[in-house]
Amino acid sequence: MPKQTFFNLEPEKREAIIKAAVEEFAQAPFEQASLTKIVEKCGIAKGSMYQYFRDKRDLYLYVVDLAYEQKRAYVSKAFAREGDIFSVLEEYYYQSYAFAREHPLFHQVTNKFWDNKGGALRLELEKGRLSRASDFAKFLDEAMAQGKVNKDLDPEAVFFVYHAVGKELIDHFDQVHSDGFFKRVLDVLRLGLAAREEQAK
Amino acid sequence: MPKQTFFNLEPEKREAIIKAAVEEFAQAPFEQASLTKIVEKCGIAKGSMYQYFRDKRDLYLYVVDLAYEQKRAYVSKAFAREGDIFSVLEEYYYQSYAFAREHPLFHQVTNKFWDNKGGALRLELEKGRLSRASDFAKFLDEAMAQGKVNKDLDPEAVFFVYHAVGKELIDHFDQVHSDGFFKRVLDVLRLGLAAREEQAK
DNA sequence: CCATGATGTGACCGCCCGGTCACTTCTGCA
DNA sequence: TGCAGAAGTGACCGGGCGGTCACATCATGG
Repeated sequence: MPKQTFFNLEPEKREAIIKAAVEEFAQAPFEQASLTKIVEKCGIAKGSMYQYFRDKRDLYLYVVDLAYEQKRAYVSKAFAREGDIFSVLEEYYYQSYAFAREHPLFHQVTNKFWDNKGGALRLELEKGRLSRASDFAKFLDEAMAQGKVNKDLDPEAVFFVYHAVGKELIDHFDQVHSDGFFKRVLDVLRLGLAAREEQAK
Repeated sequence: MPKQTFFNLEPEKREAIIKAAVEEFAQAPFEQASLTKIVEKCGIAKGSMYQYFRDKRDLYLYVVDLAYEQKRAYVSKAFAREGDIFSVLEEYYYQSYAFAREHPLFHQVTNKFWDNKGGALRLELEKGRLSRASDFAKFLDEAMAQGKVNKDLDPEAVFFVYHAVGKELIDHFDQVHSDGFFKRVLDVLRLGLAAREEQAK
């Protein structure tokens, strides 16, 4: 968390710092990002940065928080949506895409953040995953109870699959920008690979 | 590619170098891995390393090649297997798991390699992905023609999903070591989330 | 106007990095 | 045995890093 001094700054200076930091952490993962470059980019002395943040990690986590705050504003719309689990999931992926498109730097920050498997950030990461898992599990249980979802499936495996596919989609938003592709990917998950005897459409 | 000098070395020295390099590149991604630590670990002078390899990147790509060579020896068994596409896929995931279990350092090297989205390694990475995609596409087309696989699905989306799930499984082999879990994940992909009217078992 | 505490600064510290090169040591053949 | 070329070496280079600190500057209220 930033020190109080940071919040006492004139807004435009504060935002210049944020902008420079976001650009740097979007471009390189934590370990490779350069604090020196950040202070040069926003024109403050390096010592000043340490008036505002405890260290590089402190600044980084603050930026990551900002990014996830923005992202939450998008994806939370999905859960508010009326409809079955499939339309919620479609909306979830679509909102993730909208976030990536409208806040590309934040998007890259979040991407680089959960790529970071090693290092001291692992704990924060796992915490977020669990919270998302429980959100998803609620929807899934409900849909199973209603008979909309295959009861033979292992909920843990279902979450695993959706998490993996969502992650990969988000990872490749740059390349995969066809709206229809989301739907086709979701069709694969919904219908399954094995041919269906009933009319599936 | 290493220089000729490297292959002229006595085997035990050559393997000591390989061992040290594998350990280092298993522990950290390319940019964070330290050539200095490698030469210290295997007890040769830093200058000597430059008799064997052009630079750090040359050494790294050599190690990555070794790792993928080993991995191919495992996963290629899957395609040789008799049976439908689902049993081939199961075997593929299982062999990937066996590789990770029996060659954990190589496994970590490959993992860290295709995590590397930025940097100059991207081209090599994409090449590998395309070759795997075409292998998979062959099997998929065949299975669709035989009516074993849902004809309504987009083959590109199918590959995308399987690739994503495979990647995530491989990423988490450390945590997910239950044999049954593979099967349950494959069930999700095979059957799909939507409830089936026919008896699915 | 000055005193005081908060804020701003950039030269500097120690560390580690990939890579180089003048030099030594080894090896095998004439 | 001598000698040429291959192989081995480690001190050294320039550069970048995160972080520090003695000092300069500023804002405030007595």
